[in-house]
Amino acid sequence: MEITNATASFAALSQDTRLKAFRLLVSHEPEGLPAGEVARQLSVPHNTMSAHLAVLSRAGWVVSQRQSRQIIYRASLSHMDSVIQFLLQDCCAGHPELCASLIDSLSGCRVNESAEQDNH
Amino acid sequence: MEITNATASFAALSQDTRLKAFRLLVSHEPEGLPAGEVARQLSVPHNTMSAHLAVLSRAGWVVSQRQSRQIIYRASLSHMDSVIQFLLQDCCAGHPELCASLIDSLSGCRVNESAEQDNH
DNA sequence: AATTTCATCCAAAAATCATTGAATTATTTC
DNA sequence: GAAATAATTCAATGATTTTTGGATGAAATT
Repeated sequence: MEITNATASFAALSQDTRLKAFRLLVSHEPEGLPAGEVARQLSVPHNTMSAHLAVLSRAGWVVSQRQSRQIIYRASLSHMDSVIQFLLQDCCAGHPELCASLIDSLSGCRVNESAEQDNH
Repeated sequence: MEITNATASFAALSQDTRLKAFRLLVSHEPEGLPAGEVARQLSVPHNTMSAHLAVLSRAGWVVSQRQSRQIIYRASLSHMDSVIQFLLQDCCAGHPELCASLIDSLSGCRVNESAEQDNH
């Protein structure tokens, strides 16, 4: 990821409604949500939400796909990966020892046996 | 980390000069750099840089400490950790299996034996 | 083909942010 | 204590972003 994409990515999440929308979409992975549903759940007018989703999309945080009359938005976890990599890269490159504890703390979320149990 | 701090954090890195300044400071951990030196290295007027450093500081990305006439700025790696945790948390909470590959790819930077060798 | 539904695009007003000359504060040196 | 150095604060201007009413587009239904 280049610095221009990075600033655009951070700009996209620097607005309350957009950050909430992205998080909502992350929590609805991998099915996604139609634009109108995102607007409804966040109590934002359709056209306002549409503009925000366009910003998120241009930055790469979300992808969309028309499904009949609706446009389904999904969070792009691979973009999230790229942005985090970008943040870590200088740290890793110069001083991996400084980065180690940081990366260790991220490993807290791991797929473990109990994660298989769903309440259905 | 709360959502208000998160938007402020992303806003802080959403500007070219500030993102460059932060990265410069990361690459100068743990010694840090005086404000004027950051301005000089990025070819930005002192007062402009000062305003940007204030934004980074308010958001938590950097910390400062006066040292005689200079004010030394340092990147806050723990803040970086918090922000990354914030991004990952929804992903981890709901669908750890989706997060797994993402976290694996982040583990690329690890302290290994060859990292000990410095060229001095 | 007219109507309904879901969504985006357009354009203009309001709000926020970036930049920088000049003034100010803090510290050291002579 | 005056001069020099490092940095911040102030204030004003210019630029960008956010918001939303209304128009338009795309697909389904009748």
